Amino acid sequence: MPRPALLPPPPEPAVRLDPLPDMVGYALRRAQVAVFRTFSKAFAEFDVRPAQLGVLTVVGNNPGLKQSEVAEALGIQRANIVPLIDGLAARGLVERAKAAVDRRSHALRLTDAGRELLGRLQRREAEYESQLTAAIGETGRRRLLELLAAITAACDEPSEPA
Amino acid sequence: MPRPALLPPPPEPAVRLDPLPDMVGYALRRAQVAVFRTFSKAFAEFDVRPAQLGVLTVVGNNPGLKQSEVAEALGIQRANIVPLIDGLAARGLVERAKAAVDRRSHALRLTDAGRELLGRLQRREAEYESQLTAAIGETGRRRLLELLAAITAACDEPSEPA
DNA sequence: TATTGTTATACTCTATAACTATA
DNA sequence: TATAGTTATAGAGTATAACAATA
Repeated sequence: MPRPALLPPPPEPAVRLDPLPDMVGYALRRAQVAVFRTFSKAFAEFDVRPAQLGVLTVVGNNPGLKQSEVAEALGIQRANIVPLIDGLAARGLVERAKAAVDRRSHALRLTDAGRELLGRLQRREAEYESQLTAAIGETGRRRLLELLAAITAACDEPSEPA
Repeated sequence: MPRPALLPPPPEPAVRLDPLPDMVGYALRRAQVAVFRTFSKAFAEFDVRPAQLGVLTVVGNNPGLKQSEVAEALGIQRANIVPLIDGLAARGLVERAKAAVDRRSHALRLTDAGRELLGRLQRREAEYESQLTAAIGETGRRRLLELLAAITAACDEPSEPA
């Protein structure tokens, strides 16, 4: 302990991060990691990850959708949604309907168990959002959603400006 | 083409995503994926990923810092920063100083090449941010950074409210 | 020819445990 | 005993290529 006692709390040289905290990409990454961690805690009892909640939500809203349509709606590669749906199907939450007009595709539906779980997830989700609202206010939360949507749309444009 | 001509653009049944677009976690993920993709394009000529820019920035700002200090400042596990610095050192951008007071640790510094590259990266970075500003305005960008920082701080608190 | 689901593969990021050498 | 760097490993997300069945 090279510092004499009685001094105020250690000043901590403080690592200089500039200009990282002023970069949208950096701030987004830090926020996403933090939110995903708390999200995982909030949904730990359900053993459901964010991507799985996304699939359950879209299938619940749009029964009969094809896998590739669900993937596109969520911005996931159609190759990557296969193990995701495998997991949900193995847990009896989602069904790949056998018959279909186009026999290449799978019409997806929630099972009764899937619908029941989705209901509980959405209630928990509402609680989780209100916890975030406690941090930035409902006005701040709405504004954040707007700004994120605008950034996403700008980057996803065919001739993306960024 | 089962649809007669002359009709307005195809209505597209439109997949219902609600309430996903109103969830901060979902909006964050979509925004981060979109921003990282355009970021990668903007920095493609430098072959530098976001995490690498973070390390170069922190080492440039704080020469002599230990690996574990850089990792903590960036929110990276100290085990995961090893290959990151390996890569930067192999390219001659960062040096692990041989000698030190504590011979367990590595004092990190940028090489001349690293400093030169970091300068170019930061100029490109400023351009990139101004492209994002074109999408949401400078006021929107500042507000977005504030909101993201508030969310991050709230989630990272020991007794995180979310 | 094109599309759907699928498999295989690769790379990045994140996380944990355990080792080593120093302290 | 504690810490810094390291190694190994595992899991999730993302991405591309290619194949079989079907259209």
